[in-house]
Amino acid sequence: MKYWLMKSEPDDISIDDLRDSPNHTMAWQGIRNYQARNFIRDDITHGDQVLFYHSSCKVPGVVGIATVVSQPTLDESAFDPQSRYFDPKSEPDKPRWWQVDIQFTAKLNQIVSLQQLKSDPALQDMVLVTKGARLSVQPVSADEFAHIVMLGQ
DNA sequence: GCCAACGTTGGC
DNA sequence: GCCAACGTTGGC
Repeated sequence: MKYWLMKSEPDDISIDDLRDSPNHTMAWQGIRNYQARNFIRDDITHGDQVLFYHSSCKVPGVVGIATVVSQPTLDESAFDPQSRYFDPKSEPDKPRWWQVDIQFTAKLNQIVSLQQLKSDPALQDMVLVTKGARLSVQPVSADEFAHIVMLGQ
């Protein structure tokens, strides 16, 4: 099993939105970054665990846990001119973008803020706290995952 | 809202 | 294939 961190702007899609979705499940669409796409297409599998991260908000940080509940599939929103995620360069016979379904697992009792993540010696190797850190889908180690869940209790 | 850091595009 | 211009991300 692998572990991931996925970012979302809570004004757009929050952990509560995920929890309140049918079957507590959402198609994670709209990834439009190649590195993140590669993780989704090539590495994520059904059953992987996800740290749900709120970005671009008052207190950015990890707020919950989700589970990957599908294999990677084509992101059809890229083909839909009505969609906000429409990408005219992704054509059905030459698809560019991929998605998975994720299901709400739990909210952390308390947010593990970016500030906390940055200052924790156990988490200095996290992708999130290194370099640009702009990846919206990024790998997390089993130790990092367990540590963050512990901090959120 | 600012802006640094990063990614993408497209002319050459 | 280089790189300048532009767009986006996301913390602050």
